[in-house]
Amino acid sequence: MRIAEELRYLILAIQREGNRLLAEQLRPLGVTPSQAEVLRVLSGYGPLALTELGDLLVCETGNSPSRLVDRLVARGLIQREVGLADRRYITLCLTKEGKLLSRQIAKVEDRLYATIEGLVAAQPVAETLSTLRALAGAFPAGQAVANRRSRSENVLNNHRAQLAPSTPT
Amino acid sequence: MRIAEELRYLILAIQREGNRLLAEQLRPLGVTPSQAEVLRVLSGYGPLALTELGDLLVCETGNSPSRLVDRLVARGLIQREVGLADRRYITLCLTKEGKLLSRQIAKVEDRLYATIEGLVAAQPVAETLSTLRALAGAFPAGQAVANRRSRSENVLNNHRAQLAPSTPT
DNA sequence: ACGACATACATGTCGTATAATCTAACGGTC
DNA sequence: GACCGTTAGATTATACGACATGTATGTCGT
Repeated sequence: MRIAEELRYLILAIQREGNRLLAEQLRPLGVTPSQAEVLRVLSGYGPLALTELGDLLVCETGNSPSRLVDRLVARGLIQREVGLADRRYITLCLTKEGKLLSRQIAKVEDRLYATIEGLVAAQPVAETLSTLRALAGAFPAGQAVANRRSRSENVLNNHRAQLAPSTPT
Repeated sequence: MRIAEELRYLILAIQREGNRLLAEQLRPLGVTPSQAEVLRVLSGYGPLALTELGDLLVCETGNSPSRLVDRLVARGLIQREVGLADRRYITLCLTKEGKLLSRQIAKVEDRLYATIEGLVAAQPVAETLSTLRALAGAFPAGQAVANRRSRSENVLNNHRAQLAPSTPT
């Protein structure tokens, strides 16, 4: 089997199975992995407009995650307000319940991360990260991870100050 | 950012973007990446029953890929026959058009693999594969890749001889 | 002020993923 | 030969993910 082919299918399998495992552990909380990512990003990076959120999500490469947010709004986990200065923008922030749930999600994720780190403890992780960063960096949208690593200061930019004056983080 | 967290999101991003890229290049052929995988597996591993196919697919971990196959049958790319010895099994094999398309898919994939190998040429690929194998091996279903590497002899097992006498590999 | 254009978001469609449930066919036992 | 559990596969429901399109709200040039 060709190197790149094995790489491709390994990544597919790990992503798939990892997602399944995470979904299973998140089910008691009533959220899916994608929904959990939205809640965690909103928790970490203050109030966001929809496209800003999309830029920070690893999923939803191009599109605005409207419907993903819809379900979370319907559950009362996210508050959605129309922007004041520019009514095209909406302002998304966690509700009280959303913040609570976000913390529980963090616990589940921490358990998963501990498991992963156990699995790769004897492996050359630094080299692996280097390779994967090279791959992800080749895609423009693969930058969501880098965006988050740099605390997303370069994404929340110009119109930031003009948003509705909803609670800062 | 925690090691495992970056690992997780890098893998997610690469899988996602890679899939998008592949989908784009497969679009002229009129198939999706999942459909392409089915055709390639059927091309490589003779006639298969539905669950055998599912065991070799990296996608469709638990379920039988009924509908995935449905569309390919509807397009005349796959021939579906009821098993003779055991009528619960169906026998899937490529039609003439399916074989032709499968070869074209192989060309597209080869181009993608060349691109990937170019991207990671300066990277420690062997170490990366080792880490990813350790991760994938932790999942029972992550064995689909290993199954294929071992030419799937351990998957096509007992009832193999009792299937409909359609063309052997 | 007005019109062309751009942007943010919503919506509709198609094709997956996953789980749960259903049907049909087999294999064995009595 | 009629039940019983098992297995293959189909079907259904919910949620994503990608794409295309629509709608409302901005901005800019004139």
